Amino acid sequence: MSSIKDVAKIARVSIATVSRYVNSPDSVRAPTAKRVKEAIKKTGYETNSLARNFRMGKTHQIMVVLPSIGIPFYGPIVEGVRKVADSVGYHILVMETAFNSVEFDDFSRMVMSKQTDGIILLSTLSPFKEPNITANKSHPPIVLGLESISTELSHFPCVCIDNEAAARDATQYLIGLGHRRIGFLHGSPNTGSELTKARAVGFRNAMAANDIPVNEDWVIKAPITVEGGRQAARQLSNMGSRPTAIFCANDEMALGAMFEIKKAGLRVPEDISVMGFDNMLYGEISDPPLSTIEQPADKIGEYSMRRLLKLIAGETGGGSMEIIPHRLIERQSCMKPGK
Amino acid sequence: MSSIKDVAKIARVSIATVSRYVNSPDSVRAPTAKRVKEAIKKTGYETNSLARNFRMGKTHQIMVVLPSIGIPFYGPIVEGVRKVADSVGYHILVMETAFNSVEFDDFSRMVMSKQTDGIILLSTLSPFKEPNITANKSHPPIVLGLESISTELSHFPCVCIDNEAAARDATQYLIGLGHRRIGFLHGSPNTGSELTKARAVGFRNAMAANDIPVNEDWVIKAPITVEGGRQAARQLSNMGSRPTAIFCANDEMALGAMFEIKKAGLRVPEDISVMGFDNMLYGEISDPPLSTIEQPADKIGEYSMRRLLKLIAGETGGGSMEIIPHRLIERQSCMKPGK
DNA sequence: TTGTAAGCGTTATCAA
DNA sequence: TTGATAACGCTTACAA
Repeated sequence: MSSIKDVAKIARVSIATVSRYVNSPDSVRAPTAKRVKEAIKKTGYETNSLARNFRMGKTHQIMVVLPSIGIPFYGPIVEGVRKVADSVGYHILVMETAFNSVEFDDFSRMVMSKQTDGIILLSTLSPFKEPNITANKSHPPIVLGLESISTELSHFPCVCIDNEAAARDATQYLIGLGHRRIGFLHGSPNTGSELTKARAVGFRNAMAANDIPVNEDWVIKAPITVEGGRQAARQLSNMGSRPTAIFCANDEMALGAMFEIKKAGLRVPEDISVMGFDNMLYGEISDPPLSTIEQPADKIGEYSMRRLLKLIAGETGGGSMEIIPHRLIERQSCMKPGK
Repeated sequence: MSSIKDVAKIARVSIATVSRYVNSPDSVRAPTAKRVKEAIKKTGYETNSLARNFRMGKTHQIMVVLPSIGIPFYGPIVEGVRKVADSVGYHILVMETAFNSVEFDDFSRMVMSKQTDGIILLSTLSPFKEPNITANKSHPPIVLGLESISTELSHFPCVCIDNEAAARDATQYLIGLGHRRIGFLHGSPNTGSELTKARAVGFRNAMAANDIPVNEDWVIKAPITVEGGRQAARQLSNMGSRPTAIFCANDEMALGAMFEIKKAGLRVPEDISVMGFDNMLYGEISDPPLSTIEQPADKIGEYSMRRLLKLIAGETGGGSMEIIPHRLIERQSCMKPGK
């Protein structure tokens, strides 16, 4: 493995000149440049980015934290992050929390020990150990994508839709269809309760605004996964008194729920309307296609990354929140109640 | 940001001792250790991994290359990789090819420039520029997960199922059900033709073994995505003469195809049986649930990472192939042909 | 425009 | 068991 020294020797210049040629070719005279260029080619020299990173104190890597790779909804978000990252020479380090309550400190340490220049958090860490952050005084550059998570963390910049309003819209849509018996499939405490808390608030607010009491039997906590949706729907199907519509904290739950509802011999939407949240790929081709709330995932990724770059560049500007507009997508999983 | 020097000063030891304490606490005497420990606490010292990586010549990072984050099938694979990686202190850098034909050199360079210690390739890069690899003589540590891609690359270790045999099994299953008119949804040239070439071979071999001619009208090339499956199925639905069963190069295509088949007013499996490949999450809850070939994704991830670690550790052992057993999963998307 | 040389924070070698 | 010190490969004042 040849280093800058080898190139310098062959090109009969100093290592400084090689470095200059590599980083700003225009700052060396043409004939010198030519010699260096040839020497680089000859040696097959490749900048040692370990040394470079060390010297510069930066990795040009950012970390994206998400529950798990392979969740369709995160695809477009990361795509958005990547688009921006690519354009400025940043690489993406993906960390999965695997739905576990990973300590915030573990991630924070990665930045503190210089392994990444910043973090985009697309996943709730619970419990989110706030004390340690303020204790450290200076937090790492960090942006919250998707959710503002908890009010104590409002000093982190955040790029997300207005989850509460979106959930209200979804619920209002069901109410507008004529539903009064509406259930809510909720994130369970350890896997997204924070993440979907705002959505629960929106649900309850919409119900209250229409003077409809919430039947707590129909508010079911389960993991915000396909499996969670299936569990919840099985419970629901077995009840003597069932809702005519359910609003799910996310599309995965909704898809899982639809499957179990149909399996129990009930029809969607004739017997139970199902409303999702997120608009992920598989909701569009489910049977029936899933009505849902669209989060513009790519934009969220893009804006999050831009925001992070500013933080890395040293810009302050605490808990500013960037609200991205959402949209209700009407497909065929919801209809008027009754037959 | 305090460095090893600050700690040394406060603990009244040399920086060497601090380093020793950090890396093997047992090699320093208890009283010294105590002083160092306290000094570390006091200063909030955190090893600068940039410096450490530089000195050691390793990043303790490996790169996983895949088409795109958010493809459900890759979730469990990466999960498997991560499990092993975590256990040895490695981090995962995820690179997306975004279904594009990214140059192999770009990835290779990342290893060459020391940004990652090795690569797990879960995605075809086409065209895969073989010449440059052999030219470099020493390739980076690299393991092919999922597919052996092309024969010229057989010198890379590979962890995968026997795709050809699996595709034969799937086709034989349809034939066993009584089908003779069988179509095949194929990866298109730029998005997985290599990846699924072995599956195509398996399909044709099974047909030939049963003396069933392949109707080339029913062999459709499209991207191995939901959208690709939809395109192909639309073509198929419009044909005067249709197959009674289709075998799809992967589950995503199958799901997309089922959607369009049903949309065209045909029934699955009564009018057309649909067979998938991969066994990803959403096939289990589709309507009807998708019959498919299971690849043990987590194992593939795990074994790939283990293999890579050995390569990084300097073990040679060229193009050895590790075959993981596959399994046919019978659900409800396939039945006897005719009515 | 180019060269000299300092220094980034570690780990590792060698003495003490 | 500990300390002094070289070395890793690069960037960047500063000097020439």
